[in-house]
Amino acid sequence: MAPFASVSCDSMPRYNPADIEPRWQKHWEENQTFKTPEMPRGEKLYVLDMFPYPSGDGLHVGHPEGYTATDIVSRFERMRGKCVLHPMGFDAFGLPAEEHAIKTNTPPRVSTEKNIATFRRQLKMLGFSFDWSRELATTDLEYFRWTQWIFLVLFDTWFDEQSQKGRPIAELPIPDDVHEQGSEAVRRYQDEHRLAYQAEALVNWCPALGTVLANEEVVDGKSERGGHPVQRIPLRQWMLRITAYADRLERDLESVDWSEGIKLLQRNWIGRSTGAEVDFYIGPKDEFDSWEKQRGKGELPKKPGDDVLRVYTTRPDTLFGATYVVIAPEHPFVERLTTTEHKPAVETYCQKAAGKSDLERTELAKKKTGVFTGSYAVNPVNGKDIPIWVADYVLISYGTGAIMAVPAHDERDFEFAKTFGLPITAVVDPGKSPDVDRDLVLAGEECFAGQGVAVHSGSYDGLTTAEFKTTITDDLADRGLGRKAVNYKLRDWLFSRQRFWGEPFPILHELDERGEPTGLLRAVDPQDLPVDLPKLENYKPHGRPEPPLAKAPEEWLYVEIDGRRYRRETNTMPQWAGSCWYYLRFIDPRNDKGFVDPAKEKAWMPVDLYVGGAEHAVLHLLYARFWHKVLYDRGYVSTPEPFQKLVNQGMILGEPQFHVSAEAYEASQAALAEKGIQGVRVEGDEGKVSYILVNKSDDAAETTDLREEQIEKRKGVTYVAGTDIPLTAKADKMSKSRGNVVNPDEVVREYGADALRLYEMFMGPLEASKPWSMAGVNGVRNFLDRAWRMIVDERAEELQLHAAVVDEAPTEEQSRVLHKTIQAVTRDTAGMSFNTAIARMMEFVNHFTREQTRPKSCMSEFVLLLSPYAPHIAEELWRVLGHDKSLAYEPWPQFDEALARDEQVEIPVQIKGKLRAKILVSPDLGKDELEQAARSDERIKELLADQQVVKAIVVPGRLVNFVTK
RNA sequence: GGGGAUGUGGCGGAAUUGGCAGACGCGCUGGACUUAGGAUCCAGUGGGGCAACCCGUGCAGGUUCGACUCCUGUCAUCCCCA
Repeated sequence: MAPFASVSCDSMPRYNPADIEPRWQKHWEENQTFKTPEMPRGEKLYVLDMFPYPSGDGLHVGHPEGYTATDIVSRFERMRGKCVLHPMGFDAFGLPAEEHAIKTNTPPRVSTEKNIATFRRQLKMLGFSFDWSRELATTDLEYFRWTQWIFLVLFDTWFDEQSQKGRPIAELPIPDDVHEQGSEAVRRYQDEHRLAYQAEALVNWCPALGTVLANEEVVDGKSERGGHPVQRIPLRQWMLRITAYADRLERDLESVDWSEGIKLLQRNWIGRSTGAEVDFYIGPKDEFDSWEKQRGKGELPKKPGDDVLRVYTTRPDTLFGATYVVIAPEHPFVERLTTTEHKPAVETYCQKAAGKSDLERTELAKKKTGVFTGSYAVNPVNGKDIPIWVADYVLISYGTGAIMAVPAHDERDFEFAKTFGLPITAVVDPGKSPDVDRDLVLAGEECFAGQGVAVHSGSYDGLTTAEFKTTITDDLADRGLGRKAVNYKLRDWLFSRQRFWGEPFPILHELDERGEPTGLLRAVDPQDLPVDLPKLENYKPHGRPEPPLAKAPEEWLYVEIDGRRYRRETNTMPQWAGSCWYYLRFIDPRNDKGFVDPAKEKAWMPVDLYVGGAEHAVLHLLYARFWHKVLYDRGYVSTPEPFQKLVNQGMILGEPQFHVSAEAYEASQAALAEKGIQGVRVEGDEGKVSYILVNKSDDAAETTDLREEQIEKRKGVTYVAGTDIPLTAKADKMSKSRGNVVNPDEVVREYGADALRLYEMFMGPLEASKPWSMAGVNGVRNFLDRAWRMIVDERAEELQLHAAVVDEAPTEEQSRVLHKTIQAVTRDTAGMSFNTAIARMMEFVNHFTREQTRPKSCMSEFVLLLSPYAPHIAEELWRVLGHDKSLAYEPWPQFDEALARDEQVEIPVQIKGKLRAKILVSPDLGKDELEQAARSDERIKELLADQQVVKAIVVPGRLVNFVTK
């Protein structure tokens, strides 16, 4: 470690973060203080933040919250001797850069790099102890080379159901009949089984904009920009077979240290349900008997034939109540099942359904729509003919895209049946319960979706729902009509985007002599990676539902290998791709032989602490875990799970602002305008409109919140001063429109980085969402000022120690305060209760600023405690205290429990649970002595004089409670 | 509609997990110093009452010697899903 000569020292005895902070940041950088060794020395700790998307707006105050938390943990654990890996990077592919490119016709790389530079500057300004030599961006050629490589691993892997494991495609058993058809058939068979495969999927195509939109760009069936109608059209897409891993993704949640809430969120997203697949016969009527006989001989066929409609149900026990069947508008059988008579209606209906999102279609509150196909299916349990309908509340992507409708016991089916006058047969008796009207249910006039006892179900009558389910599933399986099935809400991951600014797929499409695709695929040789993005003339959409890369120059688009022509895949990967494995690359960021060196991976993985926003609780974490498991199966990583402990930071809301209801605002707009007050319209959920009151200013974009003298309180209600306009104070999410965005640059300029860090940690628990308060920042800044003055003589000309700071041994009391502080700060920091740790340090400063002599040893220990939280001021004070190297690797202070012990403690004495006195006693007084001490207290003696003590509860060191009669 | 989280002074929040409710900070009140760089220092600050005391952790019950903490119901706010 370099001596302090490199740190310039001007004589400025006042606490001046603008001077101290950049100086120490430079020192750390020049001395590579936080550079992590390639391989851990001693016990390792991998502390990771969710890396940011570098938007054009720069850092938001929400970012430093999580980053400060991990920085505190990193600095703390370094001092406790751990070898800490704490990297940072940028998730830089994505839509905004591309939109900027379209608008200005500049390559996205240019704006992306500019944004990254801003983010990097802001992050460095906050003094985080990242190992910046490991910085990466997902858009770096040398990074996405390996993203493409991992895609090829997915492409080269199939999922073996038997062993529940991903295996090389070369090991996929090929059925004989496929073999006989030749090598092309084999290749197609393999392609069907890869974890990365192609399928027709619905995309949001907006003809008016001439582009395909992401789901988040579509609102209510219209484009977010411009409000143009959006159609859902099928397009060839890349899919990742995440459903194959659904079971393991769910099961392995047990092994990680995440909050139950997040685990539940993931479980719900995976949405595992168990039920049954059942075949409903739809073939010619006169062949039913022979069909049934045929089926009875064997198992349920793997793929349903043309003569049956296969449905998935979680309630096979209600099969006797199935009075009709519904198929999704996209179901392949729709056309075949529709009779001539119903054709026009069905066609119109299906077209309309294509314009709706899944959410609109399944919305419970919405009126159910549908059309009859004219065909019937046979209910396998009672042989009855039941009508087949097409309705958009059934989704093609869930289960088999067809359901048996049991209106008596499913809300949606019930509503549908009511609307279209279909029969309702109750088959579950809910029994006596205050919550349901049993008679109405049994009469088919009310829906009951719960469990009960079977009725009208032939020989199954009397079985409970659970018994019935297993019995009938077995019976159906015996008859070859059904089988037990597990279903997931989770669907295969639609992995391609019709965008420019993403990773190109390393895939080539084979062309025939005429230049038409043969449908056969070829992976780019790993030697030839990366496949870089081409240069485009312009980035504007070209008006076809094809990706922008389709208009790349020929030299890029077409490839010839061994005399065969190929066309490159023109879709790009979604933004999630790069964030799926960045934590692995941080371990070995400059490796050009592999995505990570196996020995380093083994040494550093798993991530011990992962901190980020709850908005990524589902998708990012699920996708990353999925990739990780594939890499694990293929032997490229050593742990089944990537993130051992996960903490979600809460959201930082804006300063509370005053809201007024829409009615009140409209009525008083003129009166408010006279006072220079205007309203900012904000729309809450369910369209609830309110207005935020702000002061107008000359610059229309700059408004200020109401000042204290502009409001008044009467009888607990807040009004605009001098009016009867009622106000409510509310803290909202920060947004430009609300004018409540806090800029970290300004906070650092006004209060310093240490104050910002400390404030964000002091606000409240990390996981809670909490409102910003500039007054609060000022409060912690005050604390830093006081800590400074406790050690530094502010009135001297030169930077020197305060006269009270002396080289003396601490008094018994000083020593006790110190050891108590070390104990509490250590415990709270380790437990990530940063707010209470800071409170304890404040108490320390409050105590020692009152002391006439402040032992240097106590001051030094305190500075070490403070250093993870406010590293710049701590380094500066450490130097003032006479130390000559950075405190970053000083051993963390130790406490002595005996020294932290109070000599006397105050014990509350209660009578019948009411506090009546307090007594001062030694903390290790035994039960009997404590009771005696309580009884001999004057006040207690008096109060107990005329009462009979029934029982005395004595908790040593805690309290005494006399129960009297 | 389902799931989850939260509800404590004027405000942000503490409370060793069933043991003195309100640590710490902001704000406010009073005082000291007569001071400009976020002034500093001291004292006070949940409500009521002169007092002894009484009331207080969204609301209503319950368990317990004792409940912010556990149980039942209920209301409100926020988040996620449909």
